[in-house]
Amino acid sequence: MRSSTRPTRRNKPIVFLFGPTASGKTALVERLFNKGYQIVNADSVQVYRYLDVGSAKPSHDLMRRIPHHLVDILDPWQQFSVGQFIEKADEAVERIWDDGDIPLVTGGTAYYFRHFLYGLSQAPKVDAQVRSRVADELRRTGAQAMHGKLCSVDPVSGARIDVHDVYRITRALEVYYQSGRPLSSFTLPHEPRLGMRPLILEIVRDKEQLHERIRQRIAQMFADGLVDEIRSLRRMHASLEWPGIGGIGYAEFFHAFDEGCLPLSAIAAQIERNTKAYAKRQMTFFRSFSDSIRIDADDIEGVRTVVEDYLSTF
RNA sequence: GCCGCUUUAGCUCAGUUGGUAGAGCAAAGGACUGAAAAUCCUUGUGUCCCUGGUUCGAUUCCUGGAGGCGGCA
Repeated sequence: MRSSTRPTRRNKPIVFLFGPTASGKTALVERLFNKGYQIVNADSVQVYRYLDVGSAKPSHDLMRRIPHHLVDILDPWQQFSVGQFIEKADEAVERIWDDGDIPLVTGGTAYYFRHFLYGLSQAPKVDAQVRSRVADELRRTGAQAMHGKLCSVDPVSGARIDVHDVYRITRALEVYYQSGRPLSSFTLPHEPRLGMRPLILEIVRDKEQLHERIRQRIAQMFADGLVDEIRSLRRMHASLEWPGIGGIGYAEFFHAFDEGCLPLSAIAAQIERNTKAYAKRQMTFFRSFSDSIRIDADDIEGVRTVVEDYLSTF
């Protein structure tokens, strides 16, 4: 087994850098982590090829100067998941240590951080057959009935998951059909995997400032050719069915096409709203990380000091 | 200038056969067990444009006025 031969991570430095969209992670990377570090991308959209402008992917220039892992590894119609993220991030991290560098895990997907650090539950992977069976059942009987069913086979999950949360009801039932066990019987680990001892940095910014940066970023995306990117995606027959197209900055366009096109200004306004709401969710999620160090986005020296202190413990 | 429509939550609009009002979006907070830029939960006092009248009581009916939109001139 691979995991048994893998060395413990207790004595290897690894830095997590989290911040909501547009908080300035990339700028920090350029300023502070440009030598001796390699980036492990923890952003669920930047893993996709062709989604460059709308996902605010790092520039080619930056990626040439600092090695990036888990960027452009999938086509936008391919499904990705936390499980795959952990697997690939583990490989990348090992390679980076082998190079004698320090891995810097950074991106906006808090869910990936959480599970990369603590690991997944033992719940099984669900195969395509089971998934389509559950999808069919949902279509036939509706969310209410599915929730009722969940309550009878897995009362704990049934109580925890709201009737309207189709996404989670589906997953919980899939696990039940796949394994014959309730999802809630698989417990979630709460200790860092493999004795990992990361430095977890969360960069913070006050809301006004963040919102202003979001506005600027979206204007910049349009200036950088977001519309052209959408056009070429349409030429590839992209649609909302593609996992990558669910991302903010893409989905809005494809919804607009379905509704017979909205003016660009309306689409831009939607992107702005959705981005702000997303940033808020990111911050809420990340607040639940107990051992993170929160530090002001502009406090470069503060970050430098924290990192040096951390590295000196190895 | 005349005629019609319109003015209700930050925005778009419901509604009250007269008993001071509610949706969506936004906003604020929260959740998060292999799709997570996803998915979901909680939170709604606002001179119901102003004025006068009718009425026990008007945002709702009537008078007058103001703003907006459309048509005719």
